[in-house]
Amino acid sequence: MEKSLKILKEHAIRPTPQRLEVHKLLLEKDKHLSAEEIHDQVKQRMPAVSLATIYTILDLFKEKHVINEIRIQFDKSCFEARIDPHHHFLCKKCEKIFDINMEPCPAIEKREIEGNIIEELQGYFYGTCKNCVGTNNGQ
Amino acid sequence: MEKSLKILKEHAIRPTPQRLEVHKLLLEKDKHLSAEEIHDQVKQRMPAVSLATIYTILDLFKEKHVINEIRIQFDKSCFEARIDPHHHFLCKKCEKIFDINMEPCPAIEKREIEGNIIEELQGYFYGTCKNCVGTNNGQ
DNA sequence: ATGGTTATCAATAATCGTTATTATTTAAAA
DNA sequence: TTTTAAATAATAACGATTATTGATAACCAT
Repeated sequence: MEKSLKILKEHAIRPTPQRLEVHKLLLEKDKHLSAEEIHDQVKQRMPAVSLATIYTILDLFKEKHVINEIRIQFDKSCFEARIDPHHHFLCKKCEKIFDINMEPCPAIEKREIEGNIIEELQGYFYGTCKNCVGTNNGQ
Repeated sequence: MEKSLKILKEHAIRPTPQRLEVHKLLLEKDKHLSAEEIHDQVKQRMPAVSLATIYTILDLFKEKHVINEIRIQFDKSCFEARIDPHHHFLCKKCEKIFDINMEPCPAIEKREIEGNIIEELQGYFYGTCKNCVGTNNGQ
């Protein structure tokens, strides 16, 4: 069985064509895409799909924990199919988002910090990525 | 000399009345306030102040590193006068933001992670705060 | 199957935090 | 002073996201 179909079924999400397209896109790219970028891509295969539907699907996926929302950029959200806890790096020059594969802080293992119950964490790093160090990208 | 005045001067920021009001507010409260909340507060002393001016001042303060912007909430930013690296916790029940006083990850000391130069980091925890555990706040 | 019910989707309008614009005021420099 | 630049107020514009509504498609019991 195809991977997206399997994942949606496992999470009790009815695998409609639109949902499968969105999930396959996030999965195959293994990238961080905005709602509009997803819309543009999906439209190529399904011209009638609406941006509002993309948002509805992303909300559902978030709620069912099949995707992760990244708010590292100030003007819009991005989404990824990777759901294990990991941090992100945003390069201010090339504006790309990178996954950071360091071990997340011990608090997430204990599921609590200073007495508060943690359900989710996001670690955002901002700076200049290794590819842009020494270049004049975006300057 | 008053503390806000001193800080603004140290950072080569002309201490206009509006700027002093905004900074004093963030300093004395030691809290996390949105632009609108700041506006509402400042208006009580300076009724003519504009929300756009608040945003302009906050931008300047951010650029000069006298305040920190917190994007833990999805619908708006909050601002704080505390500028040493620390993380935040947002309670989904009472919606309060708490400073987390754990030591930030070692990467921030080295100023780099996986070869990328770090200039800033934000750690956001989401869950239920100690005060709301066992209650029905917001349910 | 068929009819009734619910879920999903498309299209569009509305919302709202933030940014841009412009004119006015204030402060600094000459 | 006079000139010049900076800061502010008022308002319009922007843009990502959300809400609304009507149409369509899937589900389910008969």
